[in-house]
Amino acid sequence: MKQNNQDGQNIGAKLGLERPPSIRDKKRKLPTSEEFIPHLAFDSVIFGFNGRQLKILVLEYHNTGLFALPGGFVKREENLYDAVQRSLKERTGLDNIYLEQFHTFGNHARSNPLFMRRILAENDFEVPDNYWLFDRFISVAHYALINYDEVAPRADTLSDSINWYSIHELPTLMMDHSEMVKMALQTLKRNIDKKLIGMNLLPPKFTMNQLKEVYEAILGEKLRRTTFQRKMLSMDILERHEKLFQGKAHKAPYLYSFKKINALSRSED
Amino acid sequence: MKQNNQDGQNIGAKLGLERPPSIRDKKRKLPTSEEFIPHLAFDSVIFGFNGRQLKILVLEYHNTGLFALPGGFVKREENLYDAVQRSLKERTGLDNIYLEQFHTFGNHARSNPLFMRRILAENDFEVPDNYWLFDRFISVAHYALINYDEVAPRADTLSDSINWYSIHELPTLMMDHSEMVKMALQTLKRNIDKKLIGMNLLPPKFTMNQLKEVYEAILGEKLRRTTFQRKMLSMDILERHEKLFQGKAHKAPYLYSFKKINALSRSED
DNA sequence: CAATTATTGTCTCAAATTGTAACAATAATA
DNA sequence: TATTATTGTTACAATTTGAGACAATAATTG
Repeated sequence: MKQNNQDGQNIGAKLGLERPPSIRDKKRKLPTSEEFIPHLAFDSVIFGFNGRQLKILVLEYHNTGLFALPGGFVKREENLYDAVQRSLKERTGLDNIYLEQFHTFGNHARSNPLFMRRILAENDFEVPDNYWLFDRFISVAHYALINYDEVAPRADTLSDSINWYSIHELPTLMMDHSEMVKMALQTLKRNIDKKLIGMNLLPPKFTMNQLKEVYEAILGEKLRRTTFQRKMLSMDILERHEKLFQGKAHKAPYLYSFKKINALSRSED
Repeated sequence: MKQNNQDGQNIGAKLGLERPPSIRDKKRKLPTSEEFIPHLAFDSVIFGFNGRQLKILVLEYHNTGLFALPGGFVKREENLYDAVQRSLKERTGLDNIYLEQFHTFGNHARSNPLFMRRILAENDFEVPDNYWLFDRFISVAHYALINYDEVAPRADTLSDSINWYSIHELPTLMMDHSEMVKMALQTLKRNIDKKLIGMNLLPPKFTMNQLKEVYEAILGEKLRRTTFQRKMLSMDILERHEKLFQGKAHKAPYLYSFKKINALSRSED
């Protein structure tokens, strides 16, 4: 696992720019403070489950060795929630991602213009000394749950890569992003029984064992098979479908799906 | 209970100004966008328990019939958490209030400059047409828990009054402040077993029955006396003190306090 | 094609937790 | 001194959860 222990600032994803034909093209344009609300950012902890481990998407910035969460800025007339969805679509290609805000990071000390300057410099951007991204920012942190198999993550202008990392093998993230991941996980654990989290991390049909493995990955502990099954079935949220024949020398498990709940819409705020 | 159903915008508390000698003094100065971070506000749902009901502090703005939550703005170099504490001290006189952020309201539609203009006009303020408080604001909503008996709430420049209202008899609050109260209560309910909420709403020593009444007020339902007592005692968080002789013709209850937990500090973010 | 293997779904019983009521203790009053 | 209202605790029932047993069953093996 790659590691780094330097500091910097999450830019590429926040700019909301797509990767240009040439990474060295100096004509790319930066966002302006007229388009975006100053001092306000968001960051996303995007969770996926690969069948065994809980993973999150992490960006690596070009030439800096800096790792960061995907994030972005809110347009002047855009809802916060819509801004995060827009950014998630840019990184994952997916619409209508399950999304929940969990904390707003508002310490003054979290902002440091030196990191931002370095990233822009390494990417050959030239900006005025009072460029708005050098100001203090507060960040509304969100977590998102997506189906690992459906996604082809895309890096942004300033990033060399965007990749899945196991939550137990993360590189050192810059600024307060490690704390964000920690708090996102805590929130996920607290919500696991209330919010049908499995629904968003699994394909539409899944076995009881797959569901149990999602719970185990989030809670970080083994669960008892029989107790888990009894509990899930008694909640009356699952629909049983045909069996899944895996070609294994034993009884085939049933496939389940989550029942459609009435109006699970996200109007937001 | 006074009611109103108009809209407006929370200003007085946000200005962080103290009530001047004359409410009609036209020389009061307004905050500038140089001092505060633009587009960023906070609002506080301040809970107290009067022995029977859960109550919150609500401001009424001068000459407008508008009711709002206390709120404010963050100074350029101030931590978000410190800004909220500063505002809480101005309204309650108390330091070091138990405080928790629960949601950031970021919809574009929540901001409407007309309400702000009206409140300033009714208070005889004259400001330029592009005054920064007419811009869009996002608000980081917090809830605070205080000891009802210790507080002498103080209104601000633009408010006629600040008063306790039972959560079941609230006036119509402007903007999205009713939604904030609703969400604060939901969060309080979810946290009641994890965060020792009673500690902050009661005096240092209290009877088991008082503690039970706090729980009942928050949860909105009656609890069984014996089960509640058994549960609280088994948690090993209470210290038993002398009896409280109330002069009533029956056995006197013990007084309890919460045990000191190691390092319950609030560094924040 | 019968025996074997590994896993699944369900059931049973034990253990722990919670619900409900009973009861003795007791502070003030009649 | 008896009465009243509430408290603290205990006892037992009901419910939930823990832990294991067991039959069912796909595929493989001999």
